[in-house]
Amino acid sequence: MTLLDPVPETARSVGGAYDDVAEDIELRTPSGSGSNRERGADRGRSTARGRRLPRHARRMQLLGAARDVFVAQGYHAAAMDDIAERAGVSKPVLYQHFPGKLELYLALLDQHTQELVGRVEEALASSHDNLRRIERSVGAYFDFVDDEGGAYLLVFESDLRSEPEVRRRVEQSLQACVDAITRTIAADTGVNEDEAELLSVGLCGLAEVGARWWLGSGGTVSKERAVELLVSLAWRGIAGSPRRSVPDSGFAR
Amino acid sequence: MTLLDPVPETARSVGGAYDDVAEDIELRTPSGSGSNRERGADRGRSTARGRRLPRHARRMQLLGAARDVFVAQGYHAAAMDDIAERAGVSKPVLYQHFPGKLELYLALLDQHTQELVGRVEEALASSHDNLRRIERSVGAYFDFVDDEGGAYLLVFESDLRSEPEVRRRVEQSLQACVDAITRTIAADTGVNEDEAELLSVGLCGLAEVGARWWLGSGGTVSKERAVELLVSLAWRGIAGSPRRSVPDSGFAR
DNA sequence: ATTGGACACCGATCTTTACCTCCACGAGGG
DNA sequence: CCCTCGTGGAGGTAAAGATCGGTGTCCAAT
Repeated sequence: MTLLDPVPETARSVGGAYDDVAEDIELRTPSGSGSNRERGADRGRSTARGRRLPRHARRMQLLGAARDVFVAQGYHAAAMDDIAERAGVSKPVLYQHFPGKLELYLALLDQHTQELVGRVEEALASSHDNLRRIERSVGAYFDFVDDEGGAYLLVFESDLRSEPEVRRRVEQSLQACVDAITRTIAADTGVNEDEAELLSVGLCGLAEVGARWWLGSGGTVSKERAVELLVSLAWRGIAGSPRRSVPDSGFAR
Repeated sequence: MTLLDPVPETARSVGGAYDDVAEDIELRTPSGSGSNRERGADRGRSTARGRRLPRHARRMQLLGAARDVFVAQGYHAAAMDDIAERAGVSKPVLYQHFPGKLELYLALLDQHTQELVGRVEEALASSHDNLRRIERSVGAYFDFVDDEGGAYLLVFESDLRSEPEVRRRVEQSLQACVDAITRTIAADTGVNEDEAELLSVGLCGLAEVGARWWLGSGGTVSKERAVELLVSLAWRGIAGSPRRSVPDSGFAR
């Protein structure tokens, strides 16, 4: 039950630093425990598994492996054995870097919520034109979702929302996006603070669900066109959508 | 770790039928296993637990208890013991009605996805005026989320999306809402099928995330006002939102 | 160059938790 | 009055999170 691509690991796995150190690791055959253990003989050839890594490099590599496994299987279905195996290390190593499964997950979650919020804030800061800002913000959601690794699943579809710390982080990431939009976009609408915030929430919801749906719809619509359509909806509304000529009377108000 | 309201059970728990049969059940003390077991003595007084119920009634009652526990704790944290205890029966009874935990969860999930889809379809069929339809559809999401019992969590925040059957049902419920809106609302916009669908997705996302956010925001905005604002966004767009008078020039395009 | 020490790693195991069934007991029909 | 069916508590089992003693390797100082 691998369920994962062979082992990307060549690509920048998580942070970008120290990543090149951990190439050419190799997964052992999953069932090869106890039967064909190499003893003495080709020990010292290091089986490509016993590569010693500096602490930080190992940590980064573990985070990458954990991301792959958590994304592919979800928190609960992912076993620490799977992550260790994916990383090409044994379980104790994992526990030398993270106190437990939850902490590992939280570290990962923090990474990716920050990435989303960062993208949105960047999009909002990239222009003074509000339509442009909307376009770029929705685009940020799409890019986030479309990013290699599928880490968006950790933020948008995390199981483990029963865990308060996870829930807090997920909700906080939405709230951060909402606040950013509220501050920069809705500042000049005539509604009060709470109501401007609600509009921003609507926008985030539109972007999030739209992006996820687009990703799962298998490329029948290009990303650019999808963003354009959603932005059109957000900007001009349904009433402003282009109507096809309706011969049989105005029924659409 | 009860984490649940004492035992609602008086309110219509799931289907409405047979529910009055199963009142006055009582939760046993959670840690009272093995210590203070009543033996022989007051047996026969039936402890209010041994109430025999017709099969269908029992099933409904079990579903109600399962809903409470799954909503309060999530799928993984919920134990079958908890559900049985909540329902005031023993575990074998549970397994006589459902083959396993998963099937129980799926039955519950089906109930509530159908409820959401039904509400939306009803909203769309309740008028011929498209603005009204939007209003009622967004309202349907809010009502669904605001409904007693918090069953929306099963649909919108289910852990266990790693289970294919669960994922399928959740995605299908969104898709059903999208299709319904696509058919009735977006039929007269000039975009093609796929693109109209994407607009509907945006609308669903706006409604879903908006409703969930509103629910968690603690009533700073009334439900009606929240719906009104989101509908305003969906119908007229951001550009159509009421502007406050901006003396310092048109910066907002 | 050698050697000592510290660090990193591994196989194997322990334990807990929670899903899912087996032996005794009490209420409704012939 | 007797039989059957449903109920109750105790247990088996399997998986997965967390850990221990032993081993190999890298670095630096003499």
